[in-house]
Amino acid sequence: MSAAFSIEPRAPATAEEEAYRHIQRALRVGRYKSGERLIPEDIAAEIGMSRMPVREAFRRLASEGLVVLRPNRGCVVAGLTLDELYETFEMRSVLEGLAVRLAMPNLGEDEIDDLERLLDRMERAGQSSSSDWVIRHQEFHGSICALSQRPKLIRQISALHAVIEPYMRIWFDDVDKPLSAREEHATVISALRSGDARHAERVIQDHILDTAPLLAEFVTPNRTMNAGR
Amino acid sequence: MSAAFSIEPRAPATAEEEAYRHIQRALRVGRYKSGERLIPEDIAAEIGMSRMPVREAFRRLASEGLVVLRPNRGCVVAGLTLDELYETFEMRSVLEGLAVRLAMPNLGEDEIDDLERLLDRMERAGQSSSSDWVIRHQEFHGSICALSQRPKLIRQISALHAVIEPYMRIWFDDVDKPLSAREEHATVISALRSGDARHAERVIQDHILDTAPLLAEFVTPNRTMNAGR
DNA sequence: GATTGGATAATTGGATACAAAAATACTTTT
DNA sequence: AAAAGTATTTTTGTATCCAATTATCCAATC
Repeated sequence: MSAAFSIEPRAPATAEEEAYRHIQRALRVGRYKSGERLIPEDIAAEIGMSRMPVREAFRRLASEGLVVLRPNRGCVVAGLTLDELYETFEMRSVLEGLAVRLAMPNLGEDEIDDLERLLDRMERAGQSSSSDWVIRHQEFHGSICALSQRPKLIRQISALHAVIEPYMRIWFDDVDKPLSAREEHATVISALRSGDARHAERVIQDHILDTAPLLAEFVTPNRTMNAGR
Repeated sequence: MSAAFSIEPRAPATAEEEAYRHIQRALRVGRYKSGERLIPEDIAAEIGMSRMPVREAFRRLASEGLVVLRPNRGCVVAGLTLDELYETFEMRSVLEGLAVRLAMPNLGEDEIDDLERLLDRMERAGQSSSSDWVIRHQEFHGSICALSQRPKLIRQISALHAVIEPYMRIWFDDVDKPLSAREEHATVISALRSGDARHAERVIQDHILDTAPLLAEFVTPNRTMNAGR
């Protein structure tokens, strides 16, 4: 079973890498909340290293839009405005649309069966913990993207997922809706089964764009705290 | 006249920022060539600072795919394989397509006139230096994207342009073709004038995908030196 | 009572110093 | 003479230190 585009499994070779994963994971899980200030010394102490590798990790995270870095003002967890939330979903829609279109030639019966298994896992996970559901949901989308065999595209989509994941978690925590989610994603699978690449592209685009408004209420109304680097 | 998505004009507030711009510019201009090793101490000495801010700049550049950073092995200028070149253009096509579609409502007669002026400037620049043409070409595409008013999207497209810019330069150096280029881009403008957002989206997608094969011959055949971070 | 000014404390940015890893040159051995 | 192992040099990674910038606190003034 493919691991989709989750975090790479091999052990960190450097302290910077360790810091990067530590912070990324914390953001994923929602341990650091939007707008919160990240103090290098604290994080460094947490992992058992000095500030320097943590600082370097900040740069990478800032490039990916997960934190905001202002000169002499430190590092804060990036929050999305409403506009930015929609923008992120617009980008996801075309990029994942592309991924689906390119994945089509590599999509056989076996792959579709795998996706259906993932869908089941997603639903089961949704009954217990919202965290698990979000992870499985990522895995589902990631598995489709992985079939495109486009490393840069996959990486980019993964970065967008990382940005919206905290909001997905809050949304799912609010009320559980594994049933409607299942139907939504089942639609995607049957589009894949049709064999029509352009049609499947449109379907996943619509699926993604439909998701955005659901999360809208969990976002700072607008222009409160911008993330533009 | 809008400055498109060129480098932000304000002075660098930190040494890291200065190093980042210095290296980015050098890569743009082709002063550091693909596969070349970037020695932190040399660059630091060039700008007059220590290795540390340069290292941090490396992280950001690596996130954007401009350099490759391997643990204990230093920093080398990223080169695209043929697959990666096509992949980059595929991503550009959908992202710029999205930008054009979203720009449509903000596109009046004045904006189209501006674009036509940019097209003239591009052609004139093409007669003198290939460097200037590439810059103007960026400006043209950037101006369209800017009208979408989507900061993250614009930034992302800009990053993709930065990756392919060196190849554009080499290609244009090889033989001058400002004439065919003019026709290509004029087609885009008339699509914008049609007012049909989806049609304009398709036209720019096609325009971008048509460009990729032209640059193909200036790229390391394949799998020689990968850039996946 | 609110606001401005200044002193002090906390935090960030950058340079230097040190340790660890990799690359290189040099033997030594077969 | 080729290959392998070893020592030396170079380079990278991290920690510590110092300077510069920003935030906080308190008093003075309006």
